[in-house]
Amino acid sequence: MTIRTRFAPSPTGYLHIGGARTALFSWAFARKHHGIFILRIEDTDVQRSTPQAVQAILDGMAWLQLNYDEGPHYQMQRIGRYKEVIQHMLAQGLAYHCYTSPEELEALREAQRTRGEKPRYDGRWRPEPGKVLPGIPAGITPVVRFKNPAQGMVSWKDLVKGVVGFNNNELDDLIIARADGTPTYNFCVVVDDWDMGITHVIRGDDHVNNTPRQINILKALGATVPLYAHLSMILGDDGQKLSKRHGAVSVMQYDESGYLPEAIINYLARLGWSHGNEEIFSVEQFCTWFDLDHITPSAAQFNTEKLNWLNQHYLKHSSNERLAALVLPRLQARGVAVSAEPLLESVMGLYKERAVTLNDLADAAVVFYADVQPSRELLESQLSPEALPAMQELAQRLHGVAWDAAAIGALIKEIVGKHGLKMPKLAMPLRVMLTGQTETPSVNAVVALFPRATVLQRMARHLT
RNA sequence: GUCCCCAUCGUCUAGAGGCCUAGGACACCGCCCUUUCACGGCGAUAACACGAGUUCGAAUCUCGUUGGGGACGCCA
Repeated sequence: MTIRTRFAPSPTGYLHIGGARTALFSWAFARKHHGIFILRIEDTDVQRSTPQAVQAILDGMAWLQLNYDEGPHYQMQRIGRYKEVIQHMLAQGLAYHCYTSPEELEALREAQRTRGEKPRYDGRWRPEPGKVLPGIPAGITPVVRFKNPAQGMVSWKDLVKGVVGFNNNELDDLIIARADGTPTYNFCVVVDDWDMGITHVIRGDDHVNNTPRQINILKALGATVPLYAHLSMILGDDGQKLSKRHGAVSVMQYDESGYLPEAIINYLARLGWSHGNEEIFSVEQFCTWFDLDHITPSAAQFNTEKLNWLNQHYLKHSSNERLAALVLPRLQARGVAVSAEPLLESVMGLYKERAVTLNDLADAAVVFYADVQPSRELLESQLSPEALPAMQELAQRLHGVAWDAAAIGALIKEIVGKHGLKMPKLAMPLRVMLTGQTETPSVNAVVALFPRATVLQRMARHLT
């Protein structure tokens, strides 16, 4: 049997980190088993769904390269099918009309809450043998409710949490079609998972309570019940629930912040799932290793430090060409025009070992393409009077030296020795004159990266 | 309130009764390397929530307690 999984976001916002992990796990599971991964947009909440949000989700998945084999399916385009099933259920006595108004419902719930009970529909319109239903009130269009089994229990073997069971008497008759005729979430999911032949529903923890209801509807319809795997939630860096204020940012925010998609994938893969002691692995590796057995049932806290470590690792192992291509637009966004000299690739090569994000790389590259002037205080603090003659000699002799890091390094060493100075005495002020910074790669490599004329010019203006 | 779920170092986790005086990774701390800052190398600190039980033996199984989370919509 072909494994079929799906990712079913509602387009009411961007693709956040938790959704991305759910998508990743569903995707990886399908890939692992050479199955089919389906994208389904659950847009039945017309009020809150937007085309922009759909696009944001598509963008996020594209960035992470979570490609889908089918879809995107849009639930709003399947309304006809849902209505057909609802009619069928009404005809079969699996569902019924309910004329209770929203106000009455609210009053009912309020009363139940004050009595310390679980708020739920009391079944007043539920038809039972021998039961006399209330008279149909005028001016009220009814909703359709599913006739949930009154006795027994529903349980399933959750692939992450183990056996989970609910007593049917805990479940009330949920609304499957609103007064305006549009179907509701729990019902659409059921019809879709059924129609699309979903074998494994991999989704967030917050759906555990929906699962027994969905199983009951599936059973009433005579459909095969899929297997369920409920992923626990991801907490913010501070251990709090992800929200707009901390961490629930769009995955595209990580792109903007300079993270590589493979770092995000690797990090997310490792959050709530493990393969022994493996920490760093490729997407391909992940797809062959991934299984549902090693998913942690408990919630996981997001840790930016570890993400940073992974991103740094992937940066270090990226080609200079790729990094240059990714950094170029970031430099342009900073208003920096990248010239041919030095080659951006070369700058990447020198700096990629020490950068955490692409933005760090862009920041580092700026000094090679835009003029920088160290503050007077900074330069004075680094350039001591006894180093001045050495610096002047260096400026002179830089005219004739072979322009590579080794030759420049040798020259600096020679001058330092000749003047009886310690290396930092010359290296530090030189750094500052060229880059305006005290923290750079080896100074000879930095010098060699600049065009000779730029070095001479930046030194000269401080040595007159 | 009711129902459901969860519980190993600060964090992510390994662990499916003896391999555990609990392993790895990030972070932190120390040392080495060093031309600054990084990188890298080496090392240290650090955890089975608590209480009963089952068993020759429990981080692993059972029950309870405590703590945390989720769900209770004509939202998804």
